[in-house]
Amino acid sequence: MPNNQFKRGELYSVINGMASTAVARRLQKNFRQAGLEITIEQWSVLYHLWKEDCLSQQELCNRTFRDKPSITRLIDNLEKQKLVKRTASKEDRRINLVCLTEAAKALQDITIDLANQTMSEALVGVNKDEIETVKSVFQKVYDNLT
Amino acid sequence: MPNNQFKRGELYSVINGMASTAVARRLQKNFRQAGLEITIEQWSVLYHLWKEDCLSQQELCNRTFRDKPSITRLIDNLEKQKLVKRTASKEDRRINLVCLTEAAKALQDITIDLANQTMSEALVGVNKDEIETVKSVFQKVYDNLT
DNA sequence: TGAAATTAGTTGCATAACTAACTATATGCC
DNA sequence: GGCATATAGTTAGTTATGCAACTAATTTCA
Repeated sequence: MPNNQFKRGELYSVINGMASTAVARRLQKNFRQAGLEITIEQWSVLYHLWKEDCLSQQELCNRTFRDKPSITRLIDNLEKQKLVKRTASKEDRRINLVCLTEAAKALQDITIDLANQTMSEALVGVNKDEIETVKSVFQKVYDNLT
Repeated sequence: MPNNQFKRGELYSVINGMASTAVARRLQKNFRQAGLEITIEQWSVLYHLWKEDCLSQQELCNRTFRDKPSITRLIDNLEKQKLVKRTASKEDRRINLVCLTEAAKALQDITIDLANQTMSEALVGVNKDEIETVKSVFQKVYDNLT
């Protein structure tokens, strides 16, 4: 097997493994230490709703890169915690609009601050150009595979 | 909130989300299409055993960036499929050495080929320098957080 | 108009993740 | 030697993921 091919295989564990896991774990830990009872997956849904409220579940699938059953269950759990509410769309009765509650709106600033702090910790020694390269590579990877 | 800080928060979804998910999903799909019944998580354990056989569970934790309960259950499932076997270490009876079976050895070439193909698809339009940057950023992120 | 195809969302089943609490063995140290 | 501490691994409980199969509403088009 040619050497440069093997190196590509190795890249799998880099792209898929340690960094994303480490960041997610740290952010989750920071939420917990701040007394916030939400998971990072739930937070990623709230994050998109803070940017634009009352999205359909399908739209949340697109924006969070999750499949429909995952979103169904994340919304189930967020609804149990009274952070979002499903409302049937009047135009298309197949659609559930997922809207934030006041309780969820109160979480926005504190959790985004924690996310910013976490990313600052994570990115010590990484410069802007490198960050741009990572983003562009990941966008290319995503586009190549979907 | 200053603009550049907010952008760092956004990076979370880039580092954690779409690319790693897309690569993992594609590799899993390629395994399935080739009639291979293993998950990518199981494969990532086998991958390290192909590099060095008969590692302790703790050593597999370190190398795969997983915690102990995760490795316990991955090994449980790999053992059910008769791909690895636990053997108590003679030097330290707390330690389980996890060793490959012949069946697992037979999977090495085909699955590493599939991983290489998948990464080649994923990395179309990405050059070597960019790959090196991603690897170095991820190593820095991991080191910063652990 | 009405049957076929598409779209939105849910449910069941298997695997995997994290935390916390647990058992068993080994090591350190007085 | 013997008790405290550390290390290796397991178990229980909750959440999340992927796939396949499902229901319900909407759109397409003959």
